[in-house]
Amino acid sequence: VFLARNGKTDPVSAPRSARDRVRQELTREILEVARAQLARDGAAALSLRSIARELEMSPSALYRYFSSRDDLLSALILEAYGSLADCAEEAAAAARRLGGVGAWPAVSRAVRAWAIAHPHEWALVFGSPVPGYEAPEATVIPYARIAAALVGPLAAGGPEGQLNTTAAGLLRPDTLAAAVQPVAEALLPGLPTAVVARALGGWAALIGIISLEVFGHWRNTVLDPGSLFDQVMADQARALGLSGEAG
Amino acid sequence: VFLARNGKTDPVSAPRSARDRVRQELTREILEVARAQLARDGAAALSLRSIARELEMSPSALYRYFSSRDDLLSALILEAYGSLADCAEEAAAAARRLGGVGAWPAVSRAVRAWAIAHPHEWALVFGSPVPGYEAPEATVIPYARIAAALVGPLAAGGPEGQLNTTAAGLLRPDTLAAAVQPVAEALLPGLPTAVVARALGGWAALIGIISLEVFGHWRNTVLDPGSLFDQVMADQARALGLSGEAG
DNA sequence: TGTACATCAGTGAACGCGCGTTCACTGATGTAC
DNA sequence: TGTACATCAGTGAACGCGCGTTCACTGATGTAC
Repeated sequence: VFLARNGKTDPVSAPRSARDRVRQELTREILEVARAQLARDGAAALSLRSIARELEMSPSALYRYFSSRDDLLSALILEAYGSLADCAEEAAAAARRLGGVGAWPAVSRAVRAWAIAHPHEWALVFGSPVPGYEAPEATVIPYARIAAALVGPLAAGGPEGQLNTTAAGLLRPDTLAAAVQPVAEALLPGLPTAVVARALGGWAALIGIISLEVFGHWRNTVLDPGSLFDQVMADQARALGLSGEAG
Repeated sequence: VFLARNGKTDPVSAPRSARDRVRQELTREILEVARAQLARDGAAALSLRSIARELEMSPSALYRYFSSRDDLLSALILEAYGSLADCAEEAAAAARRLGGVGAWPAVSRAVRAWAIAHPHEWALVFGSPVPGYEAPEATVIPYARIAAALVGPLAAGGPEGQLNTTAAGLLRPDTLAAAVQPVAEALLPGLPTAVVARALGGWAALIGIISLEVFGHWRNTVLDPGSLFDQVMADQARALGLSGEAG
């Protein structure tokens, strides 16, 4: 997918020559400018020519670093995924250290804060797909990291082992189990299907409430999105049995 | 916003002359072709020139009907909102006639079906905003119609008056009440803040789960989105106290 | 250490694309007397 | 019913835009002997 960034050497290995060092630095600079443009104007407006202009080099020079516009965009998308995943994992780790209130509210708030700080990147990750462009396969990994940061604590049975495992109201249990099998296996092994479904519901609510806010759908409707967010996420956590109070 | 479509007359009134009739028909035809292109390639690819090509007329001729590309796009957006609102209301009405299971599952399934049938329109309504383009104010009305179709039954206290009105676990009740005040007033008058928050949570879950599916985020993860959808929406209805079984 | 060659970075001009929009125009349709 | 004028629909050429990408090139950096 990417043009080899370091000639024939391992892309992560230390640069051997001065030339390699300069190349790495310029690559970083290009990505930085591109990221800034993406944050300012969105993915659709990302243009190699304008990046070249900002870097005061010719447009064709960029082709030494990225083989096409799509290639550059892929790099940016991966960065966005990675940045969001880092952010979610940090929040999860902090919540683990502090104990108490649990990871769900902490991680969800961190994700929301990231989205508000990076609306165009959020759109790139969870918004409408860019037509004619296919996201790189490698996004699977950071995507899973985000979900795991949010939902991982469930695997431990919740803060005080009070996870809600009741399966009351399960429509078509077998079909549902098959439907969510990959998630159950990868993220929540050993937990009942009902929990997996509730976790996915919470995931959908998280993505939905953030998207509604970031994409401007609360205008004149929800005056304080933060309060509503906290409440809705607390409700979700309670449904899962993750709240501090008795479920 | 729109170019006057009927000269000086009331835009909805019957056409007076043959010229007016032809004009109305061509306007309709333009919108039809544009809608088809939108459905096929998405909003970004919508082009006056290609519409003109398909209609075998000159690009400039379209300016007799729409004052700009944005004007045409606005018309399409309004149509999309209206179509989705119609669909939601029909499902709500059918559920009312049939009684029993309640409007929530019926309406949410109808909305999902519409989204799957019109993914690009869904993206236009709930996806990332088109940069540099502002949606017309008039979308407020169909937007409210959709929400009302889903959430309206709550105002009646649920199918058997078993609406869950417990306010346990309300963080910062006063702040929250102020935050959601416009929704409470317009959509759910007289109901406790806790219910309003839960309803908005359900709304977010609905939009989120549909967007995740339509935008391709379930790939290799949720094998049968329909089953998961039904389950998650049933959980939401139960949280609200709308299920057939005891809450 | 010095020379000969290979590799690579960056340039500048050019190609071709499709777009939205404007404008002066022709010819048809409608209207007033 | 017929004529004179106004309104409107649609044309075709043109403008200017910015884009991604290619290509032959120059000059600098690295490498092998």
